[in-house]
Amino acid sequence: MRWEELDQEPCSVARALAVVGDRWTLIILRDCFLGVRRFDQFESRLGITRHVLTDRLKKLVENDVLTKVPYQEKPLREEYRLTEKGLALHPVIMSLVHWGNTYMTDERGVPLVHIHKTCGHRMAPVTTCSKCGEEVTARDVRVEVGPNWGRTARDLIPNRASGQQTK
Amino acid sequence: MRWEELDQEPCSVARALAVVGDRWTLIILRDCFLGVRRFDQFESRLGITRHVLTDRLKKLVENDVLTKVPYQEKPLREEYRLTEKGLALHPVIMSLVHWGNTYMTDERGVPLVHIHKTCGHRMAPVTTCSKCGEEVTARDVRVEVGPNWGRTARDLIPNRASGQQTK
DNA sequence: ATAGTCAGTTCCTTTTTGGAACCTGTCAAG
DNA sequence: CTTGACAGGTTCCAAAAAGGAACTGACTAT
Repeated sequence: MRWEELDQEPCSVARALAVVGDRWTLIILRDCFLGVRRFDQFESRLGITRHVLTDRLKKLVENDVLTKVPYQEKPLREEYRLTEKGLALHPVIMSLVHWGNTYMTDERGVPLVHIHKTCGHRMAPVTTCSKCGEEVTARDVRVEVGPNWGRTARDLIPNRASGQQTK
Repeated sequence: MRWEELDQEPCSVARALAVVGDRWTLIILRDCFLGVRRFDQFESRLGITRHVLTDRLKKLVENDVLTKVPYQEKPLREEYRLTEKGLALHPVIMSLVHWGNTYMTDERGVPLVHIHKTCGHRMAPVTTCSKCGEEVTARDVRVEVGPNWGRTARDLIPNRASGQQTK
């Protein structure tokens, strides 16, 4: 499989990564969530080459993660803003931050902290079950093939003949 | 900035992405969470080139996301298993799946579903606040510079002089 | 008239992938 | 005891992507 075919894979991770899975895209989105909107702001904060930045922003717009909205005419200048689809990536960024905070900090500690506006406290994201509301970890979930995928894609899940689970 | 310097950035997203942020790593990890452990299984399921697979697995081991454990000697064969650090990436994968399920499915619907073992239901991951337990969305969080980063890194957060937020 | 800003393009070099073939150690069959 | 298979790589080369720097175009400010 080559990278460009990834969005046709019968797997939501693969399809999501077809959009946000390259080296720079999620860092660009991190900056979007911090309020960055303009080409030159991205460039100077990220140290990314203009060429790559142009390309990534274009792809994010094509995939409806960002939109271009004009903030002046004469000359026309547009800024990039998160769409609802883009905002929906927030949990992904939050979990990455949390993982980085937990496992990758140096002696100076956590660079940025999240404050929950509603309750006013410093917070960490906790992943919970939409049904019962309890916290969910890797060991608490099982994966099944979706209802319409019966025989076409049983091999989405590797066989577990050898008996063990992700442990 | 070039890619290899990313792990020194004062940002947990950047540091996390220095480990898992390339085109293939998160897909490899998806398979790990599904129970895949061996080189040739990864290769045939992913269609990745052996060269890249070797490299990514090695980096994941170096970063303590996976460990190699022998499953036979003569000849020595090892399989790759998630460490605790690796298991801690589960929320990232879950959120990606959820986002892909929400925005990237085709007419056949969701390929894989998560079942919460504890309550037995099909579930979606919900991100909540570790302090108050309520659901958290992009609009509910504010970011602040960490306690030890005062003046060295105020520019971690772009100035919001122009007034608006990620909206 | 000169300099500066923003959002790109163009051109060229260096890295990273993709693809296929080859290597190494061990067993198993004929 | 030669041939094949298997697992897990490594080597080689061409193609694609990224890095770096300079250039463009439509303005605006001095």
